[in-house]
Amino acid sequence: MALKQRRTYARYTLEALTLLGKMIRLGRKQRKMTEFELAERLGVARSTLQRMEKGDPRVEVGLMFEAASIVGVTLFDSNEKGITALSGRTDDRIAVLPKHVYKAGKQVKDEF
Amino acid sequence: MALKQRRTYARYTLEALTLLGKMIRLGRKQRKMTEFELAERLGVARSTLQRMEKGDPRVEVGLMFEAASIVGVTLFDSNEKGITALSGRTDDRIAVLPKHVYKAGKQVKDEF
DNA sequence: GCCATTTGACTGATGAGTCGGTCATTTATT
DNA sequence: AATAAATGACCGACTCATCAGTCAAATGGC
Repeated sequence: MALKQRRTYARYTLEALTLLGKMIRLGRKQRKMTEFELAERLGVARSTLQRMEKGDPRVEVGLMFEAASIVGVTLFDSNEKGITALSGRTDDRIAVLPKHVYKAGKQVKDEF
Repeated sequence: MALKQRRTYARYTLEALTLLGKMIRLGRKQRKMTEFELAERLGVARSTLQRMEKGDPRVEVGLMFEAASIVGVTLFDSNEKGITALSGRTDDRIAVLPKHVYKAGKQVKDEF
């Protein structure tokens, strides 16, 4: 009973998570920060940071993103203006679509 | 007492999270999935999916990534091979660095 | 316009993540 | 070689996120 996982994740998800964790670790080392320092900076326990760098799927997104940000890992290419702009453009694209997705007639017939 | 947040996040972190949430929402609508459908597919409650699409920092990373993956949002550009390769290269870059980060002498003097 | 469906917003109970700590091991400094 | 520091792994207790459900409001199909 090594670890019971109540939930399953796609392999791609796990790999992406592992990669992000490694990037955080790499960034931390490049900036010559110890686990303790980064953990303190984030306001989390060292054990939590360790799980982040391992790519544990069950940590909070906010922490992962914050850690990445601190050590200089950018997810969306992302100068700070670009991300806001992109967010707005995403809003626009959503606005164009119907507000509700209707699945009533059951005959959607979407091929793919 | 709208919402008590025990933790603070950098604005960039929150914006990145908001963007990711919107991208998931957009992707879901483009695929004509209802909140209920995607939530069921993920194996989470609809309320949790709603928090994800809002960019709530306190949801599990694994869920966010999985949701993004399902609706076709890729974080690391990322064909599945590329991500594994990149992960390996990251390992290499970590391996080159010293195993431990030493802060003993306090005289690091790293300019950048 | 009518009606079924989707979405937004909330809530209490409970299961799980985080904390803070310890101990052993590995690494860098001197 | 000796020593201090950093890392890996693990743990119980407490706190919070998730679940499941409800109700009201908005939307699209007919």
